[in-house]
Amino acid sequence: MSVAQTLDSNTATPTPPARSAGSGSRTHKIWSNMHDVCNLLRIPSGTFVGDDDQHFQHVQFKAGQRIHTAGQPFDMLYIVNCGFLKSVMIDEFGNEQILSFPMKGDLFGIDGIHTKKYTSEAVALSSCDIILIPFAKFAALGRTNPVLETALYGLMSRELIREQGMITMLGSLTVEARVARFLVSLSERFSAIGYSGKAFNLPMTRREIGNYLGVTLETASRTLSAFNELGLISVDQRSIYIHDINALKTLRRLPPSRARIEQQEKKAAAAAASSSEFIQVAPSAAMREQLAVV
Amino acid sequence: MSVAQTLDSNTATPTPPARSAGSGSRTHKIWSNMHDVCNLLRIPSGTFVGDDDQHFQHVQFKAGQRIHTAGQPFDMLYIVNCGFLKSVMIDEFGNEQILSFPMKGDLFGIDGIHTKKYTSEAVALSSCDIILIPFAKFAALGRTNPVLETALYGLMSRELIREQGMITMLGSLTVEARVARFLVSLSERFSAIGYSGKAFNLPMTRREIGNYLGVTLETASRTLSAFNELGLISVDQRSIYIHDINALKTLRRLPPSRARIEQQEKKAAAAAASSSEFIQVAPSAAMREQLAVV
DNA sequence: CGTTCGGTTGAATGTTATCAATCGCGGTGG
DNA sequence: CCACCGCGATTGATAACATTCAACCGAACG
Repeated sequence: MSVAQTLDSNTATPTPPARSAGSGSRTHKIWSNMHDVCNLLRIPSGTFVGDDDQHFQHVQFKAGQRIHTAGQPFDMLYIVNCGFLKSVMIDEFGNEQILSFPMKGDLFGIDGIHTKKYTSEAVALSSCDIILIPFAKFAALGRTNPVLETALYGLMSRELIREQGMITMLGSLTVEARVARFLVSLSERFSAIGYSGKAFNLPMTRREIGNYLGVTLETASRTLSAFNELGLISVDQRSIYIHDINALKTLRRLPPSRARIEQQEKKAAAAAASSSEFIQVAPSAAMREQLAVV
Repeated sequence: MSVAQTLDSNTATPTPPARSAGSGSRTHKIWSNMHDVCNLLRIPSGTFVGDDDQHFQHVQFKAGQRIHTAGQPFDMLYIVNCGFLKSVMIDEFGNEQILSFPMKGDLFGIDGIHTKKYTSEAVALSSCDIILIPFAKFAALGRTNPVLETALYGLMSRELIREQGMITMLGSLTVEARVARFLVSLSERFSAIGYSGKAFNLPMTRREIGNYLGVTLETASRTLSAFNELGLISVDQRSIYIHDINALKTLRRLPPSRARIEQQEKKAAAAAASSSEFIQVAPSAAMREQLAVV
């Protein structure tokens, strides 16, 4: 049930200066070429004519470190080679809003292009290996390489669509549906990068989940517990096991709380009646039928 | 108090086929050159070397007509020359979410770049004059013209940032703050395109406002009424007059409903005591002080 | 002149935030 | 080694809030 990712504690080094290229003790500094980068980004890569002498630097970050901060001059895009991060926007009132959780293969830093300053900050949630992509260099390559240019426009457009989906989620889905969708999305992304899509550890806290989904940490926690009760998932602290991903995909809202309470009372009564019997491990199909999928 | 924009009824011609270039009776078909386009988009325009033979076609739409629909093959970007529209995303459950209200100078259709199909649809809220920008042509021009290329990346990045702001708004602001921000944003955009920022008509219905802000139409209506009560704005149907834009800018939440009710009772009592007196036209400063700006 | 649509408002209901208490784990320091 | 934090997570009780259902009004349109 446990999973590949090992998370450093978030308590270490709250906010060290960013971009310290050769900082760590053993800096397994690596360089990636264009081919690696295209593979990571899932760009057709195709035939790069003689551009293979282009190299891009890797940098390591520990949990809690910032890759870039809001307002910092923009010159780089970043690609995650491994590890987990959060991208956070801070509005004029100081409200923090998590915009995404970049992981392997994800590009971030795009928001800096317009004003030449990053408008968000990126923070490592675990140990991370990040590839630096100087934007000017990348754009120049695109000018002579139509495939790359198209890919770059496509990546920006894709990010735009992702955010539109985020807006739609926040604007029109119930909390349950948002949490369900969040789990499905994580599952699919883990699968895509070679981890298990059924059993994984959450790289983020309940507070971060809640912030991302536009609710409080308590509501996020309760919703996960509710899914657990219904047998859709098993959750224990950070570890998740997904039992019924289809239910999560189609879930729109949980049965009204009154019905849920009655359901629980029934369960409690049944448990009391047969007190010496097995604990119900896998929840009944009947309970799952309670899901409204209107 | 009424304003320049005149709105056609939304009832006319629900969904006629899009892109009928020479449809209307008097087709005031115009062509724009690169210079006009750059002015509209607020691109430095600068010195376009001999590219001034590039021309872009205008098309007119009436209220209710679609400019493009979700799933339609992508080949164009669109720039609003005049009129008001809404951009709507429809998710897999059929939920509609309004993503933006494009108006003069705004670019839309960017979401089609990635998958070569539009993922959203754009609908005219009033009579509109739209400029067609073939994306391939624009990208090709960018390849030989660094200023234009930078501008195009910048526009996409700007749109990304706008949507991030939208996410932050939906995720972390109260309903009151969202409506306030919506009004401020409209005001600033109207000012930017030469209309009054204090007195204007809303181009959209309460339902559309509510949808955009992630609440029901009733809540949107009530919130506008509350602002009216507090004297921040005057609202009557579609017409808006902004009395205190600073209050709207800094507003985070209204006083708790109990305090508001007591306030109203006080007002009612005062009105009853001096029943034959003037109706209180401009609300008291005391009432406005009730705004929590923590 | 009736019908439809957009808008407003009230009352009841359901949902979420807030406040608070508890638990368990991992680290630190005595 | 163990006691003692501090933090993340869970859960309960209450208050605040938004939605829903419903009624009503007025303007636009056929």
